[in-house]
Formats: sequence, structure tokens, C-alpha cells
Amino acid sequence: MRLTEFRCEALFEWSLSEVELMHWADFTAEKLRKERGEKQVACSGITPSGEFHLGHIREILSAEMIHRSCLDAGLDSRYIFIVDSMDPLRRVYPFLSDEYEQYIGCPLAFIPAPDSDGNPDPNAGSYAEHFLEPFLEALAEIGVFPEVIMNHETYAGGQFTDKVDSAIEQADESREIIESISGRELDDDWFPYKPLGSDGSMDGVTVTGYEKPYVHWKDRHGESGSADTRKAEGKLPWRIDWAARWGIHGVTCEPAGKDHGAAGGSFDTGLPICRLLGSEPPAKMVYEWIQVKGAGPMSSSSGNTVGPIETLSLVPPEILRYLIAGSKMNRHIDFNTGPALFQMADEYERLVADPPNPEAEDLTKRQRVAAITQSGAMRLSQIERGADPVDSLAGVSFRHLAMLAQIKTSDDDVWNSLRSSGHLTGEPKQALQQRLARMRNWIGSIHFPEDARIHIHSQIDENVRGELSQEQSTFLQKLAGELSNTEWSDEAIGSTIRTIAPGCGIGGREAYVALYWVMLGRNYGPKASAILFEIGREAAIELLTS
RNA sequence: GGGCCUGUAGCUUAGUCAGGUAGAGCGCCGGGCUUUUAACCCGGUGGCCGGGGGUUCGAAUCCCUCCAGGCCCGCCA
Repeated sequence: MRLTEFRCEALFEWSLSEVELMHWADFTAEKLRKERGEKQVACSGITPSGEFHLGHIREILSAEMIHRSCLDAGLDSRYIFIVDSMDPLRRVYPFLSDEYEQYIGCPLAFIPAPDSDGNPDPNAGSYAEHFLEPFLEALAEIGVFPEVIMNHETYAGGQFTDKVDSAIEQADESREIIESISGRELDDDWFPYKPLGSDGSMDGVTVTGYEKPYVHWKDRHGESGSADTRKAEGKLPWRIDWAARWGIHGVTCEPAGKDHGAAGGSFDTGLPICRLLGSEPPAKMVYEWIQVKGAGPMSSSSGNTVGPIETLSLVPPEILRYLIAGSKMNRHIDFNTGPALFQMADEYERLVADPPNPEAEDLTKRQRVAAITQSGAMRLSQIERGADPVDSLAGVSFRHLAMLAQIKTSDDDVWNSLRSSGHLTGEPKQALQQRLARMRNWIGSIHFPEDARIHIHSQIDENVRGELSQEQSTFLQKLAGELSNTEWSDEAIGSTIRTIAPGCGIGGREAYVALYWVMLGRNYGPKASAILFEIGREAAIELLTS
């Protein structure tokens, strides 16, 4: 704990003189302090339409890491997560039944959630909540606990009223900003507020007048009415809504995807609109796309990308955080749930085992930059802020767990194995249990790399038989005979192997190579005695004598 | 058409903003550990920093230009 505090202090010291040598989140925190002072509000948002992807995770983690960096730098920081629950249902998604046609244009907060068949279920709560819930659970797994703000509640609470009034009073200016910056032409009947019609949809509703706080409308059914701007009876159009909420919540930082960041995109129009409505906007900050690819055919039409929930079911959360923390924001991330996961885990574990020390004196500028960046990435990758990275490994390497999970079918056997090898004392912590669960998911999925898969043969392959020397064959025969009397434990089997080998005229290496050849069809592998143990006495003897 | 980002070793990349001898990890090769956590340790291999031009004593870094890739400009992060 004290060490962590010291490191944060040290980072801050660096920042004063060598701001450029910081991790991007720390750099941003420092920049925010200079521009906006001690109070910071980091923000990210999501539309709970049900279509989530990893880009959302990148956005959220970027904001959350900046928030953590602000806290680490001693700033008074909040991280808010705005749910666009007032956004309308735009189309009938593939996972919805046609019955949702009737809800198009209605705010997601006000329409029913689908049941398992995709039909509206009046007893399942709101659509927005329904999809938000599992997403928030996923966020909790990666250590993200935002202040959740449902945008429809902000409308219902009247917090938007002044902004709405301001936008309507300055409708011409708003229009001018959007048209000149985005380059697109707005319809003549464009109005900076979209009231809900008689059927609860904002589609086909025309504004007929404004008398604060009421927006009068006429809808496609010929009905007319008035929307109270102090309530959730309508909303601002996206480009204005976004700009308005910056002011309402005092947002000082909100990373946006590069679609919003493009010239003329919603960030560019948001900045002047936010000022038009009387508030100071956050500085423009844009992050690149992220893509996580998996193996095999996926439901998604665009290649075979893996969604955030599925990714989290396979990838350890700190590794996912590290993927984001270790990449610069403007860097496109291509990741896969195959071999790259092993590599990323290796890299992470190397850093944990041998933490970079930015304070070392004999470092070149380059090395110091790397050390600072890496130690920042490690710090921000922890699920719990301030936690010791060593704890995240729970004492077991990713590769070791991959092996154990394959040869031990029961979790208890894995724990026993870890106890006997000294990796574990007592009962496994929840973190370790989850690691194993994810590992099993991964191994059981098509994403697990084929060459990391252990295929235990049930009999000697003919090609393999040809490779074996006379001595090796003799060894295998003798071993088979001996195994029928050997105590069936990992250790005893190992000892038997080592005892028999010399008597067959071969060294230990050749003996093991022979064993691996017949068991796995390869000349190397995980601990041989452990595999034999797992195969079981009878099957093992059958294999060796086949 | 307008704009943004990227191009450095076989792969992933650091360094680019404030120019000062190209760094790292993985892979690969060799050796060690009298042999197993696909581990670990030591050594080695490997880059005209996308091409060309310019500024400079000096350029991966700044300027111009070209090439290649990705993306945005319809509320898809």
C-alpha cells in the first residue's frame, strides 16, 4: 500500500518536469488539471440497444483509466456513465421479433424488454434496463464501477429544461453550427427538440410551436399535444443532447470513437453548441477502433469479431484492461482470442515478475519512457485500484493453468495439483477460481489455439511407432509392466519412469521423448507423469502396450 | 470530393509533439539446467525506421511530395 502511494507520488514528480514521459492516462490527468482544475468528471456513454461491442469497452476503460489517474494525481474526480435510455429504438434488431416494429421511434426506457424468443414481455421491465444489466455486470468484472446516469431520468428530473430552452431560443444558431461544421443540410422543419407523439414515438412528429416550457406538436396520426420539457416527453437531437449533457453534468473529459471525432463529426459540432448553451465543453479526445477476432464462423456479419461479453468469458479481466492500458489511444488494436492471448498473458506476467523501474538511474530516455509507460499500464490494469499486480496472477501462470485445465477434468484436481506443486496453499481464492473457469471456457471454445491443445492418444500411432528406437520401445514395455504395481500418484509414476529408463539403455531425455511421442504425438509436453496420472492406470497401460 | 490515423527486425511494437549513435518483447539459432510449469538461465541472429526530395553540423523524428493500408464524413465506438 505504502509502495503504491510512493509510486504515485513519484509519477507526479515526473509529471511536473517531464510531462511527455507519462502514461497516456496520467498525461491526460495532468492536462486536465491544468485546463480544468481540481474537479474532474470523466464520462462515457452507451446506447442500450442490445448491440454491444468491444469498442464500448475501449471507450469505457479509456475514461475510467483517466478517472483513476486523476484520483492517483490527487484530483477530485468522478466517473459517470450516461445511458442513452431516451434514445429511440431505431430498427428491429436480429434478436428481436417483428412485434418490435410498433416501438420504433420510442425511447428505449419506455418500451418492454424482449423475452427469450425476442417478443416484447410486459413483465420483463424496460428494454434499456434489460440490456444494460448484463453489460454493467461485465463492467464489474473488469473493475469498472461507474456512477450510472439514465438519460431519461435526467430529462424527467427537469435538468435538461434550461438547455432545451436555450437550444430552442437559439435554434438558428444551432442549425447554423451543425450545417456549417458538419456540412449537411437540415430539413426545413428541423427543430432542436424531438417531442414524443401520441403513440410514444418521436417519428413523424412535427413541432408546431414553443411556449416555455411546452413544445407543441402534431403527430402522424393527426393527434396534437404538448410536450413538457421539464419531463421526459421528448429529447434533444443527438448532436445537441451530447453537448447539453456536458454542461449539465460538468463533464471535463469524454473520449469519443473516431467516428465522432472525424472532421465535422459530432465532437466538432458539440464543442460550439456546448458553449452556445452556456457551458465549457471537454477537450476533444478521440480513440481508435479495437477489434478482437475469434476463430471460426461467428454470427456477426463483419468477419468474426467477438463481443465484449464473450471476450470476458475467455480473457482474464486484467489482461483485457492491459490490452487497453498498454496501447496508445490513437493506436488501432487488433487482438485475437487465439495465440495472441497467450502472448499477452506472457507479456503481462513478465512485467509483474520483473516490474519496470522508472527511477533507475542508468536508463536512457527511451528506456525511461518505456518503464514509465509500462508501470502506468500495470497500475491501470488492476481490477481493483491500487492493488498489487502480483495478486492478479493468484500465483499461477496462464500457461500452467492452460495445461492443468486440459489434463485435469475436475477443479479439485487442479487445486490439488497446485497445492502439491506449491503454487497454492489452502483454498483457491475467487480470482483463481474465475481464472480457471475462463480457462475452461477458452479451452472448450473454438478459439483455443490448436497447437496448444493436448490430444492424448489412446494407442500408439503407427507413424510414431516407426520413430521409436529399440531401446525406447523396450522402455515403454517395461514401464507398462511396472505401472500395474506402481502407486497411482503423480510422484510415484514419475519416480517409476526415472527408475526404469536407465535399465533400458537410454537417458532420461529419450525416455521422456518416447513417452510424449506415444501420448501426444509430439516430443515435448506438460509433465509426463501428470498426464499418465490423469489418463488412469488401465488406459495408460493399454496405450503403452498397444 | 473533404478529413483523420497508421507504415520501424519474421510478428507485436517503443522512440516522432521539444532532431543528437535505431530499443524491447515474441519468434528463430546455439548453449546450459544429468529432463518438464510448452518453464527457466546465458549467448547469438536479425531494421538503408514505406519511397523520394528538402531544412540541418546532424532527421525515424521537422517541411514537401508520392506510395500503401485502415477509418470517418447517414446517431453503428
